[in-house]
Amino acid sequence: MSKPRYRRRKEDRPQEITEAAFDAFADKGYASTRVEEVASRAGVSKGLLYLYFKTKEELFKAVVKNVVVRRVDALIALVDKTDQSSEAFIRGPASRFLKEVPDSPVAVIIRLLISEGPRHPDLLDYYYQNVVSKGLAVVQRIIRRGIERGEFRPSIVDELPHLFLAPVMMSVVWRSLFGKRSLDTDKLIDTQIELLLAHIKA
Amino acid sequence: MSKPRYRRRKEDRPQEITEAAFDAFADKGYASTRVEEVASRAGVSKGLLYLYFKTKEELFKAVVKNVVVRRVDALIALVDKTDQSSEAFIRGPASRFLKEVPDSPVAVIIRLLISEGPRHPDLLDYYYQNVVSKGLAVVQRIIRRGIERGEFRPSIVDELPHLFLAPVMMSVVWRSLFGKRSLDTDKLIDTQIELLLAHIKA
DNA sequence: CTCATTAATGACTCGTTGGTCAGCAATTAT
DNA sequence: ATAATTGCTGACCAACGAGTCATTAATGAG
Repeated sequence: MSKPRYRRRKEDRPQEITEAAFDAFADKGYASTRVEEVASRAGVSKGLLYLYFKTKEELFKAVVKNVVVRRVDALIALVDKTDQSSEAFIRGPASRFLKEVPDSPVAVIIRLLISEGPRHPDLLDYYYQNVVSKGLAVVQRIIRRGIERGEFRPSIVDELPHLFLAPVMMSVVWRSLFGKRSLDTDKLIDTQIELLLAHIKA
Repeated sequence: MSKPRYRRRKEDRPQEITEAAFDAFADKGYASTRVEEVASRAGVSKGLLYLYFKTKEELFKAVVKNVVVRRVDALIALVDKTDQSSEAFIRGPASRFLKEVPDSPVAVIIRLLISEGPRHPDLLDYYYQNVVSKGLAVVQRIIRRGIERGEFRPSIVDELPHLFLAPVMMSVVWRSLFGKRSLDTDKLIDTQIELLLAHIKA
């Protein structure tokens, strides 16, 4: 009547390992995280981990791909579903979404990409295709819709959707370096949005 | 008449090693750079390097401290010396200064700090004290001078000098990830400056 | 129950790298 | 010249961590 020392759970392992890896990478960064550490957090042996992921690098890629895709797609869905005015949408759901980023898993991924990206060009390509360009496109789309509806006037801003993301980026970096001290990231993002709206409103 | 195999140059070594380390870290990041590699780039043996720097970590700190201090002080000096109007100064020297950052050594340091900073809290403190807070203060100073002179009106912007730095930050990160593709960083920074000026002009 | 299958373990290897040190050779002093 | 000093070298070591594999035991089939 001894308890089994482990359960066979082929289906769940990859996801669990991926999540453990995310946590570990978030704490220590990619290079400084030992595979053993990931395995231990996932409650499995190192050997098993290597059954599901051929190398540490592949694990890294799996983590990145795993976390981000949902989020962007969520925002896109949001945009398509809404019937608010563009301005209301930007001030409401879009603003909330952006303000969440610095505390979300996305922030961790961004940090990981900055650190390790240059050594993983194919990963950067993937990320650019599936996250960055989609993200920029969706911002642009909101603005253009506003223009078509006569809410906004054409301006340089709709060629530079990056302007909406800059304070978010800054917040992510700031938080990762200095924690919450001396920068109210919500205020930064809000102010930038107000600035941009003031500039593009018809 | 054999050439000496090496020259004794106690004075110059630290600087040379520090510069070699900067280059190496810029290429490979901190964790992935071997001490041997740094020594080789500096044209010395690994043993010598350890004569001047007790550990790899200390070398890292020396690099960071070495590069950045000059720059910020340069900007501060610039501000104090000028007799231009605040607006002209922002559009001119300040703008040029900001646009240089993404291609400058500072960008490298920022990337290094994002990657390794969380494991070097004392370094982050140093950096915050000597670079970040000084940088923010100098931006704020320009704005306040403008207000005193009646060029600008008081606004939220002078509590958030970060707004001037956000597009710079974004450019640094973007460049380090995606190179020059699909983002004109000069334009991004210029546009943000115009936006801010339009908002604060009296 | 018994056997075949395979998920899972954990001890092992081996390349890598931060850090050391005994000795050497470039200077400087005498 | 010769000796004393010390900047510098390069071989070395110990730790560490990625990746392997022979073995074990949970599970499902007959």
